[in-house]
Amino acid sequence: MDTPNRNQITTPLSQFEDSPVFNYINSLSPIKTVKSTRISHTLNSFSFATLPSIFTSPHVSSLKETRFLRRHQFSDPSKPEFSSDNENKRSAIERVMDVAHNIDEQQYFERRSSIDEAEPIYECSELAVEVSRTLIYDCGSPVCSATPCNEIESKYVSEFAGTSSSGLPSAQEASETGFLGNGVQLEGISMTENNTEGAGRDWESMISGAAGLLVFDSPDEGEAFKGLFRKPLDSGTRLRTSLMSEFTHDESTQSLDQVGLEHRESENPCSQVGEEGRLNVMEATGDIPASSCPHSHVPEPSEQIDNEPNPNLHRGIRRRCLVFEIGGACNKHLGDSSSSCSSFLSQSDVNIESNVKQLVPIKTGTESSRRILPGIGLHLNALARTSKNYSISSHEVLTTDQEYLDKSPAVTSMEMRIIPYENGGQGIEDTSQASGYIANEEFNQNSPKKKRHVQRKLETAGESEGCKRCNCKKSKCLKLYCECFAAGVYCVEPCSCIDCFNKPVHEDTVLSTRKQIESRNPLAFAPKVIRSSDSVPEVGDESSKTPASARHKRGCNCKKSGCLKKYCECFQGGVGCSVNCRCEGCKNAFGRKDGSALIGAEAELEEEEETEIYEKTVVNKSLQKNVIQNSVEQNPDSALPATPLRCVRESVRLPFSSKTKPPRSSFLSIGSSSSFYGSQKFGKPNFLPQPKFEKRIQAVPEDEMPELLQGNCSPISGIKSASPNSKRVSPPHCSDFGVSPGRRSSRKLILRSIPSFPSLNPKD
DNA sequence: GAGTTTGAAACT
DNA sequence: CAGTTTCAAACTC
Repeated sequence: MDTPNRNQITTPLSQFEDSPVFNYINSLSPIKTVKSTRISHTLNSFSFATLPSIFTSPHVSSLKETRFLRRHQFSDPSKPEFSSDNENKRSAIERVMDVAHNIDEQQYFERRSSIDEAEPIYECSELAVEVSRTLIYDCGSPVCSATPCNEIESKYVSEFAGTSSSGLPSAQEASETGFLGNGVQLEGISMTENNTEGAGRDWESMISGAAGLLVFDSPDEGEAFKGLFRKPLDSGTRLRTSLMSEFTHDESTQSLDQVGLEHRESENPCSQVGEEGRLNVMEATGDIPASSCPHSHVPEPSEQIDNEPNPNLHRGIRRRCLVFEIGGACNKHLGDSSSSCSSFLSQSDVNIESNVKQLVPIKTGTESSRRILPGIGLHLNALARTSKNYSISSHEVLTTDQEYLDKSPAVTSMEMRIIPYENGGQGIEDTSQASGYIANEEFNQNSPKKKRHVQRKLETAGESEGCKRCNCKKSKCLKLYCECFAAGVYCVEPCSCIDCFNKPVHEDTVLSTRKQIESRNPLAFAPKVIRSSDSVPEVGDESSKTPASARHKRGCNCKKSGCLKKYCECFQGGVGCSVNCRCEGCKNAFGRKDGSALIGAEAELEEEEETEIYEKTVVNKSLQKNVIQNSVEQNPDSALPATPLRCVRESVRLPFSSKTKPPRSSFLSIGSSSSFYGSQKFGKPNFLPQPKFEKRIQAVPEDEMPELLQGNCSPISGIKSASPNSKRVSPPHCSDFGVSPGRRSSRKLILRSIPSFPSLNPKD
């Protein structure tokens, strides 16, 4: 099972450090142990390095990260001691890691496999979580991660508190390790602290210090990281991916199996719950990584095994999803009673048992989502997922026990939809999350009323934010008619579709169909609204008014709606009509195709008129109360709406009525969308319809890029920029984008992103 | 909630 | 590529 190295690593670090052998090793190892500092660097570099990968393909990155995460978690179980001597452990770990550097990746992998056997369960889920978290936290957006996370953590922690000692070694380890960067670590830490002190504080501090967050607990981890990172950096995404896939595959399978066993073994449901909770927290936080699969834990194992063409990629996601759901459920349950949690846990553990349903769908969903949507689709998925996650999370919370069980499948799907990165996203998401959490808390506390209330919140926030729901009857949700499919996400329970094939179970079908459509139109799944870099005027700049700043990729063809209703994609996307539009009688409030931008008094007059019309039509419905002006503000970041990591800033809610499905665009608004609108001051921000999230993705202007990177989000921000969305934005073939002169800049952006653009092939 | 309108997507 | 059909969202009642 354990390789010699492994064993060493496993041994308590504290002892290790002191041991002469350890010292000797240190002296021998070419790499000098640098403690915390070095580690932090590693992490940073890691994150940065990962960024590109992320851009390339979300999957890959996630996988890598996942792997990473797993690693440290693994170490945990074997080392209860760590908790006591965190610092010592770290140092020891670091040392070990240094030593580990020497080890080849292959070795690492081998170990990994062996370790995996020994290691239990959490890896996948945790990894996924970590990844997502990492992204989120990295983002640095305090907002997103901090608050929600804290709350969530606290909840989870509280839940865990009782069980954590036995059940969640990994979590403890993580906490001990001090893996701030990763969601897992954070969770673990928070949890741990909570148990003892109060998780929230550390969490915050950690977040603030995000840079140094990543610390590997176990030597193995370090190795793992090294291996992972090295390869990616050196070889490139592909290599990573392949490696990842391999690893994940093997490991995942093992881990899954183990997980199931462990869960069963562990009588403490809580322990699982704790982990799940973590995941949930992450998701809720907005980390979510993508895939948050609802039931990640239990189902995954079986699912992965079954599905598995690419277990790796989805693994993390799946688990997340699973975890998330579970966690959510657990949370509720916990709130209600410990027993409930246990039930959840049992479910998750057993996956197989009652959850089989969930598992299957989830698993597929997760994987499929990733696989299927590796390219553009993924971005959408991510976005959708994110939003969905939130919504889902809220759902879960709301749903609570019974509902949860019933919904579990749905939840799963939803989670699957959601992508972790999105969290990063922004205000909206955050909001949703926050709401979700709140809801959860309320829930936990109790009354059905609260639940309802929460649900409403969730619906409002979650749906509006991101969840898509379709109502397809004949397309089987395998055509672009289907919003879910078009968005690159699986259909979820809330969908009212009939004969839906857009589910994880039909992953192959979905992928093949997707490829088919993409072969026909490479940009089919790309955002429909493109924002040209030049257009990115500063906020307040009048140029922003010019509709040209953001345009619909292909333009609309409206004849009767006057481009004043959501029938019009341009209007729906919150952009003005452009030359590309073939609309008749265009009155698009965001900009008419002819002059597009209304200028001067005339423009004002027209705007007023339009505004009135708009208000009559849309505004009334949507409840002007949610004015979105703020949302409109464009931040360069907004340009990256799609980027998952992006910190959620201001969640802006578009005026759309709550009834109306929340356009996925909500995400956009979250992240980047704001930039859109903001740049274009249509003077009627209130009107702005929520653009469909996906549609909004734009190329990020070069200028903006720096900000992104710098942005609150430090490394993460960068990642965000790499977000799937951006990828989507950059289609392999930019021909479409090049249409208007104004788009040059966008084109540049696209080109940039292109490299990262994930290949359609999921396995890539 | 059912029915209508609308325009994108798909098909020919 | 244009015209037609299909489809599901958006909208209305």
